[in-house]
Amino acid sequence: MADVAERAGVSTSTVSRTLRGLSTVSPEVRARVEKAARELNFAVSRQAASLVTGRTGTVAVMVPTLNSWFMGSALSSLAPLLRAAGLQLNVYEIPDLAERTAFFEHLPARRNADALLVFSFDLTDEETARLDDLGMPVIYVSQHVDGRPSVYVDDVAGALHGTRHLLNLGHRRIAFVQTQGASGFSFSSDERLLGYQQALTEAGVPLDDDLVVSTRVGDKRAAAEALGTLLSLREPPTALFAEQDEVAVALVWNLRKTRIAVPERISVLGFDDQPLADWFDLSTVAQSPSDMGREAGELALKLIGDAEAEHGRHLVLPTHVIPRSTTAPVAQPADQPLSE
Amino acid sequence: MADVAERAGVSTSTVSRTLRGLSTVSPEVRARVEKAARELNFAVSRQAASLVTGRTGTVAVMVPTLNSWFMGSALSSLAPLLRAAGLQLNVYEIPDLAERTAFFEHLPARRNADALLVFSFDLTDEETARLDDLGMPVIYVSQHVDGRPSVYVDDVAGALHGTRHLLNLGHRRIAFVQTQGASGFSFSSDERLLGYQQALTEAGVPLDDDLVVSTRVGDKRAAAEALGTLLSLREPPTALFAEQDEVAVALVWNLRKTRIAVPERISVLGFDDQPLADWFDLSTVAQSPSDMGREAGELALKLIGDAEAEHGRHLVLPTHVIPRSTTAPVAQPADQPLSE
DNA sequence: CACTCCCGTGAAATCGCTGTCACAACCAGA
DNA sequence: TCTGGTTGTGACAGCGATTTCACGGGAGTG
Repeated sequence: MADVAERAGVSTSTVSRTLRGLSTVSPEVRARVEKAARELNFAVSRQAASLVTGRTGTVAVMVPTLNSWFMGSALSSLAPLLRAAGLQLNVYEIPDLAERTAFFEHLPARRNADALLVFSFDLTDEETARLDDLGMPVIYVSQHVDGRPSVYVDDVAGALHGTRHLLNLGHRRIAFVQTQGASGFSFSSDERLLGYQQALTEAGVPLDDDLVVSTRVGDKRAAAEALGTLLSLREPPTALFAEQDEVAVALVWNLRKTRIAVPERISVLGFDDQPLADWFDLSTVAQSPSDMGREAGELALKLIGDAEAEHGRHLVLPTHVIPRSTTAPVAQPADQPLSE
Repeated sequence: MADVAERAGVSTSTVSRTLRGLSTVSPEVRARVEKAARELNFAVSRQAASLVTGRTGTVAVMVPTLNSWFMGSALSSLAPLLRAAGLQLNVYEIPDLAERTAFFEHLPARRNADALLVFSFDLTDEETARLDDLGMPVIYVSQHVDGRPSVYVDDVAGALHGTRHLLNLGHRRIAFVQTQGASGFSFSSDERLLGYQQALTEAGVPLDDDLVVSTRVGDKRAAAEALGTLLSLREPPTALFAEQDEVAVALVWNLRKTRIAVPERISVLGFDDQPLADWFDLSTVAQSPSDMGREAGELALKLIGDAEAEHGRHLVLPTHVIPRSTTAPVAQPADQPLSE
């Protein structure tokens, strides 16, 4: 910066003022400084600036993985927002428990970001408390934490509407296929189950524990096992509601493989509406991670702006049932084919 | 840091030495300092430290998008590496030309990172030159730039082997389906075409421009059009080699929709081996973005370590043909069904 | 014409840390 | 006892910006 100052024949103070766009610089001097800066290929060091301003010009995000449709969409809509605000994006990927422990031990984001966005973690009270005295706004995304700013999708309502859709098609034996994820890394599961149960209850359909099964994501074999359990019940389901599209697709895949017609014989409903759902023409409950990323980003900008505004507000995003070709009215006994 | 020093009854120099793990601190003092630091929840400010060391403790990556299988995998394997080395990960997402221009105009990474990883951009010479005087190691990933460290997949060989696989199955009329991407954001396309042509030439099969068509990714309709062009040739192909899995899947999808049996009547081969390929049991040429991310990360660490080592080395990663259920021997005229 | 006020600018202190240098204390060898 | 070499620690300068404060010079006011 001293170089620029010398070249433009002004003081470093003036260079600083110019480059930050403060109005108290005469047009003529401004032009000279900008020219000099350009010629010298000069860029201010955020490091040095942050030392005195106390702001780092960086937003940190903590994500369980970078390699998923959900995170990709969310970050992809968050990034341009931050960039437009002149902020950098710092990513902490915390894929397992060891990394997680280390993260909360050292809190590397401390003093190295102006805000932290925590995605999809099922945090303990202790962990939340650690984040509280991080000295920066912390925004919880895809999860809700009491008294802290959170942005999330209404999973209960989503599952409620999804189940109602199946009920409206005449289904009464509706199974719910849960996902067994790495523990502590999401808790939408329980809420979706809750919505499913609420819908059944309000329709007067008795809950049946046999109709709730678990599987692992990304494991066709595990899906086949879950399916087997359901298909060998005394009274098997006519519709399957999977907690995630990926599981739903695995179910469809296994059903088709065994020549059980979808949706003629069994309807399958997913949750998420990721691209895979479109490829398989899967009926599903859509959520929008990109909306979530955007809202979270805007909230972050707001909280960075004025310190104590809006604390503790929760932003709940809607879901939408997207009927496609894997859900259909329940077959009447007469026209119920055994295979496609 | 002054607080910690006072609490531990030592100077800030000693605190600094302790926290950086230098050996010239007596065990007793070290213990006192560490205790004080823990009690005060102290973490050194990278900003301040970098001001004097000149190293930021950050690696920047420039990616066209965060929302793709490829980038997700690559970053997902890069991130743990950096973390283990105590480095932060700074992401610049440059989705369009405007952002790109802005990025090269201001080079926001200047002085704010110790190294830059540039993913999948087809850079102009001018842009490369700009990056050259960024004052930090720049590593080109999923692309190669002469004289600069690059990590990429051998697309020519991949396409060569893929095409050979189809030739070995007896196919002679093999179409190549290119992808029309956003311009300037990848150039694997040309190399894959080249490999395809090489394989045909070495097998003595004449090249036929009619067999090379273009489509857009993520657009089933566009795939249908490309397919229509091929199927209405006087001598239609018996095998389709798509530049990307997503396009291959769209082709399979359209073929099945029109009841043209895959692979009995037409074989389809993809390129990438992304999860979608597995869902559709697509034969494909596999590349490993996670290997690429890891190798690029290790190279970055090395270049940050000793300044002038290994400059200009290129690391070329292999591909593997994965035969699955969408490629089969070409049908003999006799047993060639018109539909499945 | 004198006075005040604002505007544009520069000098200097400051942010939190690292790294150099000096120094005190101790030990070993002469 | 003296010298020379370690070892552990503290004082202090300086990294590159921002920010406060002071100042000079014109414009506006009475």
